[in-house]
Amino acid sequence: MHTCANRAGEMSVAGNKGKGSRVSIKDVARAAGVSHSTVSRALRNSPLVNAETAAHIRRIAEEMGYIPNIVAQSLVTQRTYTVGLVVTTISDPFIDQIVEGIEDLATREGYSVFLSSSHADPGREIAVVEAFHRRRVDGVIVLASRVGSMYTERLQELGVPIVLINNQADGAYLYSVSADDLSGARQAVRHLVDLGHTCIGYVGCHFRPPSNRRRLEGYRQELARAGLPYESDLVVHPKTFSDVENGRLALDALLNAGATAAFCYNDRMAIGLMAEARHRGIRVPEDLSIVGFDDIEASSYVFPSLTTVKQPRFEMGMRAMQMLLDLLAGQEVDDDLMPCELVVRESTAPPRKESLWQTCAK
Amino acid sequence: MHTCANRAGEMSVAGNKGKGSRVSIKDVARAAGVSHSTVSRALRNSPLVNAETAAHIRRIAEEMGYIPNIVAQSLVTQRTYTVGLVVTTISDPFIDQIVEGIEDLATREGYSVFLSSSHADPGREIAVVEAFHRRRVDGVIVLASRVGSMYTERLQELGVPIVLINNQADGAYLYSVSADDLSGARQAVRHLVDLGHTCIGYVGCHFRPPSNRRRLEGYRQELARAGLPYESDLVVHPKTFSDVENGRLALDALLNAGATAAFCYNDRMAIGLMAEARHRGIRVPEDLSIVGFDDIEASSYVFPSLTTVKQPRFEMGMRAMQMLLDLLAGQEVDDDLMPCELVVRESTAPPRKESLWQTCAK
DNA sequence: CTGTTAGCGCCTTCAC
DNA sequence: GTGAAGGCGCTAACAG
Repeated sequence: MHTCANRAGEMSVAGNKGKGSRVSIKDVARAAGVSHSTVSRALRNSPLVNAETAAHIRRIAEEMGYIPNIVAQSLVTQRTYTVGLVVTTISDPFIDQIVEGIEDLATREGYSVFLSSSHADPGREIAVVEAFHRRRVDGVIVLASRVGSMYTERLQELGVPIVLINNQADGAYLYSVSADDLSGARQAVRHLVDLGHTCIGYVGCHFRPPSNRRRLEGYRQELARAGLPYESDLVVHPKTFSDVENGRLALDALLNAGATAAFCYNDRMAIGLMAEARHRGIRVPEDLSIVGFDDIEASSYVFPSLTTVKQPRFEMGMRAMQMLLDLLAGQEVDDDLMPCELVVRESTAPPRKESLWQTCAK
Repeated sequence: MHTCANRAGEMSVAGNKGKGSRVSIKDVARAAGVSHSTVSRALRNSPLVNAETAAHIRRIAEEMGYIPNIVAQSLVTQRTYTVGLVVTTISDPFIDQIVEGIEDLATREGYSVFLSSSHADPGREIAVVEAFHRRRVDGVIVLASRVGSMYTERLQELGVPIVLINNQADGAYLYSVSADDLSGARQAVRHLVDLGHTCIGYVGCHFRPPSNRRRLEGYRQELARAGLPYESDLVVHPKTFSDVENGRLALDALLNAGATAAFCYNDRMAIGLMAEARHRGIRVPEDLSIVGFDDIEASSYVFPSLTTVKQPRFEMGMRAMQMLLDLLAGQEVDDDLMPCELVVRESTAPPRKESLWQTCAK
């Protein structure tokens, strides 16, 4: 087996017990018959080295299996080329693509990303921030549904740029990229209105106040635009910790209020609502039209497939990372609002005839 | 605003432009009137320091907002307390819990995890390994469906322990924790047999040869145990890159072979198959029973909910991380096989009467 | 118990 | 162009 470790072992004087690439810049220097500073220059493609010797050095380094040590570099350059990413929980089908977008661009730019979950637990949030601090990350991206004020304050103490996703907030070092909740919600509700619904419910999320407020506002605005009254009975905020469960719990209230359609804060709630409806013999979309938000993968293969508002998640992740890169490059950046798009599938349809004359409950 | 940065600024002599915690061990030493090594000792709770001065030093450090610099520590200790985690793609509902388990234990033990995706692309795989190498991670966990031989070889050059999840392989530094595919598959098929099915299909996965082989083997063994013949017509391996799509594509072959039930390599395939069946007017489970593998979240809320084999994903992640910790502590470890468990839901039922006399197609 | 002295691997003035 | 020297922040002998 011919590995770097072996080759390294042949070169170094002693104590090379298998740990890969103990080859340092000094070893290369010795082998190339130059000083280690020249090696350093050659490896960083500095113009201050004779082209030939540089090539020679690079060849030797290659042969010896030299791999630069970023931690040593970081110590002197004061840059770690790492970013910390905090999510509430990794088990959320909503974040996958965002993380993918972040990681994709980060890797391409030579950055690595530390992934941590906070579970919306203040204790863990503090621990995560502290860990990122000790590791001297160059920047942080927060993809948490809830960002407590104490938390952001602590984050700012890091003294590095922080990009919040779907969570605008004010403060030093704080920037954000978010989906356009308002417009997205309006598209969803308008779709329902256009279908002929006049009694539309909203199933909100108690634990994500900022975005919930915006989506609810979109709901109100669109209702107003259509000349429909805003009935508080039609707006429900179940308070369980499970989105799917909350969707299930919302059905009764919706039915009692006479809703023929419902717009849900997110897809998982919509899916829960749909499951509960089926369980009770309520047909979707015939008896109840449902639209969600996010466009998670499952939305396309549940039955009926879910009409929803698609957030450009991958792009949002990339944007957040790009923003961080810009910030690290000393550029100024503006908060970003990404457009959402309605995806019409099978869970929405015109209300049945009988429902038409029957306006909301009372 | 009272931040660390400010406090640090007050203490240090100059050039503290806001980057958090420029307070070093030396600053603390100066403020406490001791040498920096004493501070180092005090902070690491070394017994070689007077308890009182140690307490005093710690208090001062705390006041000054001192945060240890792990990169400096790493340079001298040769330990970064980081692990690299490679996944094929983050957008796979199967990995979430595993990653969660890894991250959970890692964080608790003071480790941070670098997340990278390979997209099963050799070029990216190499780049990821190289990045981990430059960052001098202490260990690596690979959660990729496919691990090429060239890839593992390269991984081993890192000279750090590597734990493979669901991907046994031989080699130096290579360890593994896997779900018991064989037993899981047998449970799934036995369930179908117990229900009365005599014509059971298998929808395999072309792109994950090792685990597919084991699940297929479990299928064969259970068929044999039940005295049922193994019909190659009933085994299909669609070759698209999408699991859901592959499930869809499998329906025809299954139907042509006369299957009344099918065991699928994973849940997404099962869900695809189910969707296609509905699309064609084939009822599940009345006309076709379906069982999946993995127990991803969606399995419980698709309709009908999916009978499947549950992998203890969170525990598998924890085990993998624990194995790495043991390895890093110099202990010996054995590869681990985690038990799977059948979860019976709505997608399986006895075959209809008419199907009973009708054995497989021919 | 505590201070002094060396590096860890690398980049960066500064002389030559 | 190139080498020597110093230091990033910290730990680890080695003396006292």
